[in-house]
Amino acid sequence: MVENKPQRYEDSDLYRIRHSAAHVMAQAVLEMFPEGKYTIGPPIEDGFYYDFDLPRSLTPDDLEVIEKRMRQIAAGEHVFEKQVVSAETARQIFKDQPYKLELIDGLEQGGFDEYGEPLDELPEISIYQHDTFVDLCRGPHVENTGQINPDAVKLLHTAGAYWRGDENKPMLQRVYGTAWHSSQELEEYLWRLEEAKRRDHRRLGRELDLFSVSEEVGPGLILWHPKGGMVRKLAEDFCRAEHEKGGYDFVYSPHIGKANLWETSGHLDWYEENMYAPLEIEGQRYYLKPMNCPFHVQIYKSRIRSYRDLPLRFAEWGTVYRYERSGVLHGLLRVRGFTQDDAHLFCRPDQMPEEIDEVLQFSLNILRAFGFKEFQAYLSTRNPEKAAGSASEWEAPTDALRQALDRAAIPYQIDEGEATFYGPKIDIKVRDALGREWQLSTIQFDFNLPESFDLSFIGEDGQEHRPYMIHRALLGSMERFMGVLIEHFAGAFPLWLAPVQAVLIPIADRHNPYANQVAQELEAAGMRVQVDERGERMNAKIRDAQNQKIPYMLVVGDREQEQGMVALRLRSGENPGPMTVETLLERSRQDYEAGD
RNA sequence: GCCGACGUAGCUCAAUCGGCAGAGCAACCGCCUUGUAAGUGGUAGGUUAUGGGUUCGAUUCCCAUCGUCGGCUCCA
Repeated sequence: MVENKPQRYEDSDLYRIRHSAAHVMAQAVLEMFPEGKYTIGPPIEDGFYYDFDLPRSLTPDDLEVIEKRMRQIAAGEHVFEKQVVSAETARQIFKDQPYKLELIDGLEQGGFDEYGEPLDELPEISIYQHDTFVDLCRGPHVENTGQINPDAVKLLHTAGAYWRGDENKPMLQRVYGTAWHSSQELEEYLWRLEEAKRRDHRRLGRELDLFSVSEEVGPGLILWHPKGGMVRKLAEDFCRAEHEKGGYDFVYSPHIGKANLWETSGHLDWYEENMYAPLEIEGQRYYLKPMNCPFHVQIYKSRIRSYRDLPLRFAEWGTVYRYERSGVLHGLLRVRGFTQDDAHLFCRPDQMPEEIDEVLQFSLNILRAFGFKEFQAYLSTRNPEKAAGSASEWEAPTDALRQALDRAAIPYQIDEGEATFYGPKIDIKVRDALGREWQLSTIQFDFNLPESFDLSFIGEDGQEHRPYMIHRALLGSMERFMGVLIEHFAGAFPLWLAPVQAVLIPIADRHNPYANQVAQELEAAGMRVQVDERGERMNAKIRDAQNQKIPYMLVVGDREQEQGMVALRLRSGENPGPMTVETLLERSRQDYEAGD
């Protein structure tokens, strides 16, 4: 198989193939709906799409017909011909295509390219034609449609999408497809989709009895079952211990607070539509907390702080509620009630660089402990349009964040002007076992709250000074993090996180007492153990334990009972065989250390 | 919130044109007493998401609501 050298996706053959496939698809769709309007159709990661404005909704059957027609067009080996035209000519060609006309206006004014992205220089206007189909397009394309392998193209699904990504503009129909060099590559891609489905945390959450969402309770509100609760507890216990070692103090705060608090913090001004409606008690409005910061700020303010007290690090597993729009909820990954592993650092300006450096290291260490090895960080810098604090004030914290990243030696990129109004921040994404990226940690500098709550400390000089404040969440939210963990491990948690670490499998009923005796010994040694006393065959018990992804299966029959042993089977299928309880415990200690 | 699809037993899914709502797994009760991924017989399980409408008759057709899924927008 010929594979491209590492290069920009935009320069790759696949990019051309997919871009061309998008055109071919558009041709097929417009043949089906001659009165349909077409908009844009770029390549995307792993595929392409095209957005249409059509007289009716496309069905899965339509997709099959379109796909079939695409193969015919591909087989026609129609050449892609590029032509640079004037705006006037372009308007003539696309006179019945209002979306194209809008794009041409954008191109002519030099503001935007055909995808609505801002451009620096005035672009040329080009069209590409193959067969009967003409599209406004800057390319590039393959030479002819024959270079689109008909066995490596597949239309996947349709979805709604706003014109130019603007929810005030018309909703279009987007058709997603994928295209590869070979049918084998297509198969591999489809396998990846299947594998992602197999390890979907919503599915595993049910199969492994980890959590559920009840219609009776409400959407986006998670119920943790005993096993999921155990995993979460283990994760939290570990983090709490680390925080204690790391010089954090634990605080607790209520779930509601008076309107005035949220007015001062600015939340009511900026984010009211994302907050749950207030409760009214004794003439006072109380809001469910969407964030923990104002409470931690109040703890800071509960007494006069000396420069000697700083830094203060208040940590809380704080449960917050945010009203997320119904269409965005997704399993554990996007919910309405969740618990942040939140902390707020208050420090003197001179302590700030070290605090940031430490918290970044701390964060990476914790993420590594959960088995993540690859990180990508994003540094968001000041947006002059909306920023509390002056450009010069932003300099020190922005530099501190950058230096911490340099020292941490993880890859990062700078998102210019992407910071929130209250300060620069670092976001950290991890790569999971399937190569997908998830944003977990965030470290955010805050210019706003110390100001609006008028925080101060008494300096060495006896004067009041303003402390710096840093928000940080390492796992982000426990719900989301658990979702990521479940998918990362495909439900097969490492030994230290496994809700059940070992299951005793008696071969016949007469081995139950011995199994229980062993279980007690293991429990006494701190292992989380179950005994499968059901009247099932050993094979069935193994199958069930396997499906539950329990790390150690311990088979006990006559032989083991006589010799005082257990026969170990691993969920990998590996079968180390009989050993004493002592040997097993030794092995578990090693697996524990290894993080597995 | 928007576009589209969907909602039948705990789970996965059937039910022809509108005509008595079914299977496998799981659960429960037995029998078997088992050596590394499903032994076997039986029992029970349903206001077909909810509310309304059309019809002699609705799981099936229509409307609304709720929820789920795939996207879009959003994610402080």
